[in-house]
Amino acid sequence: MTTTHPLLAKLESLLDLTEAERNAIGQVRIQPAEIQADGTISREGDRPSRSFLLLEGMVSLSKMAGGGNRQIMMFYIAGDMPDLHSLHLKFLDSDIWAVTACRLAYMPHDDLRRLCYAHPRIADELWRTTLVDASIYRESVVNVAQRPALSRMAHLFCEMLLRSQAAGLAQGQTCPLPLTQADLGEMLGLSIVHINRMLQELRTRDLITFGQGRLRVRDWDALVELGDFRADYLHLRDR
Amino acid sequence: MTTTHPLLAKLESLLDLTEAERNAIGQVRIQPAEIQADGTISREGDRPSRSFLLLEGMVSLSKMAGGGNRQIMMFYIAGDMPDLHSLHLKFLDSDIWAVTACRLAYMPHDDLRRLCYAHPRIADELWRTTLVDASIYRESVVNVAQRPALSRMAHLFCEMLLRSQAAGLAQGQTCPLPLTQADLGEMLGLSIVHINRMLQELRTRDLITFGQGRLRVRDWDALVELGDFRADYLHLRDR
DNA sequence: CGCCTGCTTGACCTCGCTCAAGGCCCGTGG
DNA sequence: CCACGGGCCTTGAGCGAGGTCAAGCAGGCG
Repeated sequence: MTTTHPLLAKLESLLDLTEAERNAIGQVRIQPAEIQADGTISREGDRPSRSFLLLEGMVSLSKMAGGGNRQIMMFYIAGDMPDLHSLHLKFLDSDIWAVTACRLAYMPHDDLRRLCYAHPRIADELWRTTLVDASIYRESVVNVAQRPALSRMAHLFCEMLLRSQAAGLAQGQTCPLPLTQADLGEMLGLSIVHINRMLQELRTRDLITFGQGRLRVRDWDALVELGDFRADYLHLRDR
Repeated sequence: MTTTHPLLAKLESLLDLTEAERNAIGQVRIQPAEIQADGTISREGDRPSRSFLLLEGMVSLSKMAGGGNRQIMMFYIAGDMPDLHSLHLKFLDSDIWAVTACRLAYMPHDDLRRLCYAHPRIADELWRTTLVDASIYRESVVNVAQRPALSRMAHLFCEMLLRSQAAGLAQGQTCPLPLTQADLGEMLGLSIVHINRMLQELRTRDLITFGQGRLRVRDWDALVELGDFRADYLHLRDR
């Protein structure tokens, strides 16, 4: 890895930065951290004074529902900032934990705020990433409320592949997806048993292979069709 | 009604504004609009150049799913800015329409951006409202994915009452809720038939009355319990 | 070797859906 | 004035997607 400031690397991929902006980003202090698989990063009710950029690994954002069931709202991948919203919300309303071993780069809220105040284009870009997250949540509501299990799963796989590709983490139609069937169940609101059967269905239809921490999409068009997937909500082509 | 600038009224309720901030807000141009009940405000794919503050009425944000079913993601009430996210997302990923007759105050994106650049505290506050929306979407995922129909409905009613109270639209435990059973079904991902039966159940348990465009909560504690409702995700007490 | 985590399979059950019909209220036209 | 139509709400009957329970299997690790 290079020694580049991680936030600089991220923003540079989104924006043409001026020299002044680059310098200001360089001023943001970085506190590196490593978390092992299954480790807690923060909890509902926490009042963080910093946010982190995920450098490596997979992180998930979830809540406990009444019955003791966990609902996962999002899987975050390298390059994402899963708790950026804590910059303006005083406490967290969700749990954040490491699905796999992770490397994080924490950045103090004070520094981020200073950066935003001095460089509105950067503020807008960070704001925008939280808006894309919101859009993904909206689509999740549709996914879980409207689509049958098989379609729901297909939709998730489409999304994860596309986001991985956009983040430069995929190789062709293959991307890291280090999830257990239980994880998928908690994301999709389905029982493990049913996840298992739906996965088999996707496999026998020859749409995907999934296992050993990887997803390979064998028939993208069919998966898109089955998952009722339209990528616009990811706002990848916006700029 | 006074002749106060509507955005000023909104922000003043959230922030102690300086004179300079007040003046800057006053510079934001307002284009009033009236929409009749059931009217379309904007559509998925639109590229708005302005956002609006809802002055009166109820607006909903929804998407069409594959099967031709509509999924409503949020009901917005007076004081909300349902398409504020279009300030930074080039096109809309959802439909926005008027549930009831509405009065809107449109504000050009250019003006809003200028305001945000000059007054970062206001930018933060607007950013924050979009983050609260995102938090509500997250809770919606939990609601739809995890809770049984009756509980889901109870949760929605808790949320609508609390948000109405916070917006000053409620009288005691009563608030406007001008929804048909079909609307509720599209919000909760349930069939009309089932909505009807669940409503009856809530009524016979004496938890609520609902009809003529109003919701009255007769037993708040029981409704909260049934709906597995914890209000923290609304971030009302944050400040 | 034995345990634990994750995957798989079968049997049964239930929540919520669909289909179908009927009732109520209100606005419109004859 | 009444007839008709269209929203919206209500009720009953049957069905199916997905849940629960229970058991067994495979592989990695102490």
